[in-house]
Amino acid sequence: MEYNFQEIEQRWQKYWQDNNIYKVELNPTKPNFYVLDMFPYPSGAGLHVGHPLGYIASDIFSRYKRLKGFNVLHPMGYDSFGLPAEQYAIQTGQHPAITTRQNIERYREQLDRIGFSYDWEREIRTSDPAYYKWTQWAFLQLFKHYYDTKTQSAQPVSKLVQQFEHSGNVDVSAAHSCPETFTALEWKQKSEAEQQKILLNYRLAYLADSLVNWCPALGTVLANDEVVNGVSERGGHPVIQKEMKQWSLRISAYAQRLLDGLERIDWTESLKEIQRNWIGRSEGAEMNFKIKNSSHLLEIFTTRPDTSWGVTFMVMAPENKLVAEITPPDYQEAVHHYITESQKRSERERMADTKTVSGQFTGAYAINPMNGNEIPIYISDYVLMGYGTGAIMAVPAHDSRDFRFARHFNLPVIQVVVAPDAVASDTSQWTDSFDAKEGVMIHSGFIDGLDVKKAIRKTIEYIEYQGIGKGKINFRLRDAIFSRQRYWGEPLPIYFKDGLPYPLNEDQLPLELPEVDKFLPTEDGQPPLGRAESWSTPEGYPYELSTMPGFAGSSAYMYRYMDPSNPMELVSKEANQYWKNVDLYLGGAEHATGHLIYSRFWNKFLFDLGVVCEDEPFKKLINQGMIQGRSSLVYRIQQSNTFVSFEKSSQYDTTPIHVDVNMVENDVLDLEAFKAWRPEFADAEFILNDHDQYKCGYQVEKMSKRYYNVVNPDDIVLKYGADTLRMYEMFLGPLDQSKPWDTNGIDGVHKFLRKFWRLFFDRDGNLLVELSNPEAAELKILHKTIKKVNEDIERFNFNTSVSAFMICVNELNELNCHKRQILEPLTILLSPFAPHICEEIWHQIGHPDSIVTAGFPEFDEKYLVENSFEYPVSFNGKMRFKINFPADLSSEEIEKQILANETALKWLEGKPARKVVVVPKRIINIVF
RNA sequence: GCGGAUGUGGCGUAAUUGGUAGCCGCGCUAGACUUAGGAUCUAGUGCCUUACGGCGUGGGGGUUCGAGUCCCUUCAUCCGCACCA
Repeated sequence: MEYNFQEIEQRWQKYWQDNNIYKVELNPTKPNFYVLDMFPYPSGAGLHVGHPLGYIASDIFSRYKRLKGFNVLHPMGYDSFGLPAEQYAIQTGQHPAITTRQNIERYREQLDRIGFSYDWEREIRTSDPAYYKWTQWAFLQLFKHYYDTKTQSAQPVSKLVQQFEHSGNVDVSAAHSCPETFTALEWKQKSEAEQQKILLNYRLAYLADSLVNWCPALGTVLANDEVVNGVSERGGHPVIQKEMKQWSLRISAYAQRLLDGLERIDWTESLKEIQRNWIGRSEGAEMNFKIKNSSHLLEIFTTRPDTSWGVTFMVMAPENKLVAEITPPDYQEAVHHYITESQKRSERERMADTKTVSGQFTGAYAINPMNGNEIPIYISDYVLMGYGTGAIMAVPAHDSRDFRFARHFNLPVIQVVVAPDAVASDTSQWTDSFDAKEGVMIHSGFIDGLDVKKAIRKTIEYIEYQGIGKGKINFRLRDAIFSRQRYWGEPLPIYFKDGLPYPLNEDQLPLELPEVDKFLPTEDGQPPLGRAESWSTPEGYPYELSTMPGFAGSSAYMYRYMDPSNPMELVSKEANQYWKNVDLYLGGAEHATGHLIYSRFWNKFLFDLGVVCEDEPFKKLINQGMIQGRSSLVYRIQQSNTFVSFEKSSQYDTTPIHVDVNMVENDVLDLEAFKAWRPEFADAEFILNDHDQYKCGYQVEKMSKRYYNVVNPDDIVLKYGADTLRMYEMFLGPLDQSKPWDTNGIDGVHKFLRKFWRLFFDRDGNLLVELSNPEAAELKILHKTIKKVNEDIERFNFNTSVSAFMICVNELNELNCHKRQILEPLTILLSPFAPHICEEIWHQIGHPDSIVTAGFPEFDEKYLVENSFEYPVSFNGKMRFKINFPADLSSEEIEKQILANETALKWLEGKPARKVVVVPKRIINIVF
């Protein structure tokens, strides 16, 4: 009986399901481990062969941990709200809930066929009201809390109100955007509406006018991480800057903690670096410049207060509201013109064009507080409203952008820093600025002669003493825009009374998504929810019309898996105390600045509330690499329907054309299939190679429908089986690297499984396994493999374990070994990789229970002890021959013997050995 | 421009972390068996050379008895970020 993978895999998948083999429960008697995959968005295209890569790796690790005696939580679910389903709904009228459900069913079928050990009873879907109840709940908590900068934690807004009532807001330590200060008395005299407005400036979820990324094509605002190179991440539509009233999350309050937390988690350095850059901490000072003939102050942020003496002009962002106030009448028109021009430019244009210098003098002058000089104030695109204060002091001598600007507008350049051991030079001769991170101050009053670091410190002391400004840490991380003018997302649990937002009561959750007639904005431009009938509270107050963004549902899902059907809490204390947080998280690096920042923020907030017990959600994170497509190409001779084989293609003038990889095997094209593929190829003619075959060329690129290089795991499972697919995906190369998928290589892995099978069964299906005691050589093979595989799994080097298994089976085959004492542990060892075949064998050799209940084989060093070692003998570093010496022979003795050795003498060509290096059990090197 | 990663046979890759470069597999070559198959088995396969031997881990330089691995420099590819003050 040959290895019948189809029958075997179906049987055991059914057995696992029928017997609830992968069900997980709290079990305080066992150590626990939580392995999580980034859950997928169920797209209409289904899974391709690249998607399961991480799932297979995490499944192997889960099964391994289970064999090692851990209680392993390994769940799966769906990130099922999102734009594609809604775009599809707009086109077809099909409700996104229906498409989503169909897509999920398809995903589930595909996943089931690969033999994962998920506990499906814990499945979650972010679009399920029972789930998004907790997303809404968390939002309400964000609404009801503010960030206390003294305790560095979220605190109830009620506490803030108490402080306001007691002493106003002057001494309050809170992250806020409140423009005004007030006393306790003033607070109490404010109306309810006024008080609510002020509180919005403190809440962690707040509604405010802010400059947002508006995507007209999608009809919604987007968060910073959803905009890539000035276009929307989904769909690539243009994005413009617009001021709108939007919900935001005050993630900026957590910037420092998000940065600090990175030190304590086991993520790749590159991923942490991306997050550090995204958070963008910079130390410096905020300074106020007086404006000539005006009561306004121009506030700027700088990391280099030491260069204040070199400031020769000021630049404000065109969007800066202060511009209008300080511009004298005769400049109003020019300024206004520049502002409208820059508004017309999309974000993308502004980014693409960083070379051209543009700007406009406002006619106003600031006073340099250091030397009293009057300096002109400009507006320019190169200063961003979104960073710092939207205004800068320009130091052209030491900043390349300021320098270009100064040259363009003929503004003075004053050098205030010289490189160590250098002297000041004539700045009019400079072709670029001197961006001096270190050096010595000149022309700078009382900090002259100090080095940059000291000068910065001294200047900050001075400006604080003078009341000009203060030391400040600035972050690039912006608050996250939290509303989307879309249908297929979580409704925000907010209603409006007199135009002010109020939270729903928690017992009114979930606020379910209403039915609408069309998934489009209303005629007057309201979001799709504006179409819903009676979208208001029972009292008639209208609900918020926006829904939540994609990252909302994925921000706390890791906790819901711990206690997925709890109707009372997001997660029970008991379940959370047991599982704590995710031990191992697997997914793509594309979530570095989105999901992985938001969920860390969300987690820290829940931690502050005492809802969860860990401050970081994902202890260890691994990014799997992308699986690329390997496209096949045929070469059509220009102006003809003749195709020439790859080998001869250079002799002709050809056009390469992508062909479906499913018609190609080992780069050889199936000509009949090709002719049948498209009508225009029906009468195609071919120039074949010397073997009478048509050989295709290939190209590695993204796996995508348009390149006809998509490989569906279902096809692989059908042809080779899930165990082969699992092992081949691992065999392809290191988990974290991108690599092309080439179905051809899969034979080797499939052959391996058949060889493994044949260690147990003869051709007629009789069990060959016998009970005699194993030889030393057999035990050595087994234990070598146990050691290697164990170490590899711990380091996530699954590709090398597959090799180790192949070597092991090859060697046992050579020894004709069918001994149970060898094969049974080997089966357990292999079962995380190839669970179906191992489960089958496990039962065939007489075990009534599933192999997942077995224990991981123990490695014993004693079987690997060698009593001799074959030394490679090198001469001047070149290996020439090998020689056996007892393993415990001393270096001195080896040296003596090797110098007397005939072969060695031959290589010495009669010359004396100048030096002999002997590294025990490694190498002998003779220098002459 | 800044930051990160990666460069090893025709291809995917391996190398106990400074100690035999090319393990395992694909592909290829030759052969065996055969109920002719996209099955199985055997042998070979980094490059150059008839051979002796030489050359080889993107290039150049260095440290070392010894470098794919460490240092300097340079090139190429990929991925982030990008007027961040």
